[in-house]
Amino acid sequence: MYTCRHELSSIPPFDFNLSARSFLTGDPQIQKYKNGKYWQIIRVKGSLVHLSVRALGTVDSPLLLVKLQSQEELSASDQKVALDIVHFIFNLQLDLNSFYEEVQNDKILTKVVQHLRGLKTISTATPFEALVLSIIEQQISQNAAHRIEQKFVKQFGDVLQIDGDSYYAFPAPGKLASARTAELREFGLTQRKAEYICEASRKVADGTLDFEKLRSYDDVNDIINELRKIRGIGIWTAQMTTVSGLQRLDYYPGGDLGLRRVVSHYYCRGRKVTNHEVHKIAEKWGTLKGLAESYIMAAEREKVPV
DNA sequence: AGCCAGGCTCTCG
DNA sequence: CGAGAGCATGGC
Repeated sequence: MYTCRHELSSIPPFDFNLSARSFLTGDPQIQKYKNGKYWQIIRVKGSLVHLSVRALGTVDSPLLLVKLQSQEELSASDQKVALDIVHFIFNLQLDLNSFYEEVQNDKILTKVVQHLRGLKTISTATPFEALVLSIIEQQISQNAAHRIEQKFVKQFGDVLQIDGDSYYAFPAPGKLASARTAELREFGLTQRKAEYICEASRKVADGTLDFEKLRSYDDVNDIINELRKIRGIGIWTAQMTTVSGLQRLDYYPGGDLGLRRVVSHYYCRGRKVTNHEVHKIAEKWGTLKGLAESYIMAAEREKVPV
């Protein structure tokens, strides 16, 4: 077992604990934030690495302590790859200040960002992971989805033993591409969702769906439209994948029941709103509407008063 | 108990 | 075409 430690800085402001808190319900063998520490398994050039992160600095002078543990010693370039993944997961290069300035003509969002100053979006380590999770999360409640995801990752993901404990990495595309839909259904997926996941995994495994290509697109709508060509991926799933897998925060929110509920709470005193109304309201959210969406959603979770 | 939950496709009319 | 059934699970 090899261990190494690094320090990483972030563009301020960044509140690590506030940002990582969304993983409260995580499975400790897969991905978890607890008592100021976040951990998960990542893949670095085919080998599994246990990653744990905690905050050392302050919101205005953020510093992360990153610990990497693996079976084989990591070369300097492997360590660099691992740190790049940490950088990506926590969106360390995101400059929130320009976002905060942009939302100033929306009174409600202005109040929300004051409460949640330093909140950054947390991403999956890979876009593939975001895609598969979004499919699983379609329509059902978060709790139901998390239960299915946990059983799913433990069945298909690779395992790494650390100090006698087992940890699971998210399954590789090839693994899911060769799985039978019947195997996926055992974990509570519908027949349809099992098919979507197998088919999409095959496209990723054989290169038909190339996330690196999508990453290079200037217009986020091109990414979303490309994803929507895949069976099982509608507007919601494409947006979820884009925001949490590719960290594109500049799309126009729409089609999300959860967002409608929270917007109705914060903007309309609980009166139900349509997607069209959400669109009208989101016009004042500046260019990073996906980020604004995650702030509004987090406001409910963090109980920011109306 | 039964209905809904951060959808999507397919099938009818 | 547009509306609506069907899906699987957990929580209330």
